[in-house]
Amino acid sequence: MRVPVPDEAFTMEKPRVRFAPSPTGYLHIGGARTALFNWLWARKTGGTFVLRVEDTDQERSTDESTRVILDSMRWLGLDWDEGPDVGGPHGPYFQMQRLALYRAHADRLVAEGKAYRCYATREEIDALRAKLPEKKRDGFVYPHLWREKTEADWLPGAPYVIRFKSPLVGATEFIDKVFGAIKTPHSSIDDFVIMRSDGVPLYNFGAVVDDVTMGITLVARGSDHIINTPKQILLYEALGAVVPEFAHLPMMLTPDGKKMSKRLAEQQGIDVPVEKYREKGWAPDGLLNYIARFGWSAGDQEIFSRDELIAKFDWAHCGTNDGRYDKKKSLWVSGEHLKRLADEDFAARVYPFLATVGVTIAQDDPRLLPAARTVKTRSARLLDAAESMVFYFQETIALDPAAVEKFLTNEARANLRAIADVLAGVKDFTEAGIGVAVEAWLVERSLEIKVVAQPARVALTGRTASPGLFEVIAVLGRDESVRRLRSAADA
RNA sequence: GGCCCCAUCGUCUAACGGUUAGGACAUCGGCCUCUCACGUCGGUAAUACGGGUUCAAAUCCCGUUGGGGUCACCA
Repeated sequence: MRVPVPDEAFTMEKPRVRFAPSPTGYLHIGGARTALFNWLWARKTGGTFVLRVEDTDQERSTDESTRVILDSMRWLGLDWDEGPDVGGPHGPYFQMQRLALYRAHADRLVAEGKAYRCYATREEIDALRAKLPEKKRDGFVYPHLWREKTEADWLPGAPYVIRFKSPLVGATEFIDKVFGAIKTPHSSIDDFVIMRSDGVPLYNFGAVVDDVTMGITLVARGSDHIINTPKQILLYEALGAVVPEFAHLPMMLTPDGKKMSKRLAEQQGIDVPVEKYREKGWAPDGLLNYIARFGWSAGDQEIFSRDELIAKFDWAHCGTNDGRYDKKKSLWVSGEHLKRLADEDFAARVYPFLATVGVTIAQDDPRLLPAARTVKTRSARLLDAAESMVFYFQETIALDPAAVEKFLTNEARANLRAIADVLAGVKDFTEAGIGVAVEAWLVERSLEIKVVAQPARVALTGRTASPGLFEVIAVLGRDESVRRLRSAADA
């Protein structure tokens, strides 16, 4: 019997969570998931979602990348309460604008004997490592060259890094909100560098100083950061700060179970940059649904609106095992979201994609809504929907040669002319009215719709798969339908 | 290799010591049907292995195996 616990979301202090991408490319689908879980928690609890740009890797960081990532975040609707553009009381929100802060904290740690200057050069350390027998090189750790030195030993003017003086014995344990207790022996934590010789902090230090000064109460991120957590806890303690809560999320892997690098994933037909999903016509809520449901569940429910996600999200139902991206399921989820859209909304969303498949019509073209309606339940993504719609708007449709060969026989062509004549005389030119008239003609000729449907479909759409025949005719209109039928018959 | 983590259908997951191990995607078959979809009905399909603990183990413990993460003056 489960002991009822008060809903944590409503009994705790308002949490402050954050998403801290480094601007070295695009928004990774896995990063989007991390951002989503943080955002959901903030929105559910009335807490604060902070966006911070970790741009300390000057080699790879670009403004363009920052722009792309922010764009993707906005497209997903993951709005931030503090961060770039919106500002906030704990800014700046770009790490490269906070250098003095890291410097001050690092110097303080040195002054307190909790960190130290290390003048050993990289070459010097590499040489030491190279001297080791092959087998021991993997486990090589910094050999404490400068750990016990004092200010008197400093080399004025020479470059140095600042290393953290990690405890030699004991262990650090923390209770992860997803994984539970995780314990790491200090023997596996070396005197890691916290400040580079150029005065720029390294990830573990910059993140901790920022999380402390930004008042972050819960750090949720991918499980690849579990390994960093003990180091960071040591840093919080050295800084005299309150250690936040941690929640790690299992990894999203490729279909064959590998780390989702862009190259590897794309080989398996999986898109990694969020912008690709936008380009292919995912509804943002559909993508959010798929990645939320990945590693998290709420009973048997599969489809969630954004508001349901916010209402139902919790850490207790986050799983612990890494998962593999399932493209077919992701497409199904996407389709389910499109299916639930009102026809007008769906049509408006498809519209921009028509241009990308070469259809230029006005946004208020009267054919748009009825045409969109016919493909709504047949499309996984908006781009797919647009592709299924092109034949409606083409002056001259391209007839699939194989389809012509198979279906446009002489007998079929005669039928097409006859159907064209029937259509020319239909009074009630609606899907139902057209159906009645054509059925009557079929009865009169003792024909089955089976034998005339495919030829007519090819004539009207150019292809062998399309929405229902009478729907298509109704959308095309009398004149265009008759024209296409006769044109195909005479071709 | 060291350290950390993980292990239920092909895939995402439910299960809080007692269930005929449930759902979804995929797959297979039926229905619907002018094609493709949608919809609908049904089937196949899982507790990695070995030891404990317990009246009872997918569930707790140990080990094995397998997988992932991580070992930078990247993040």
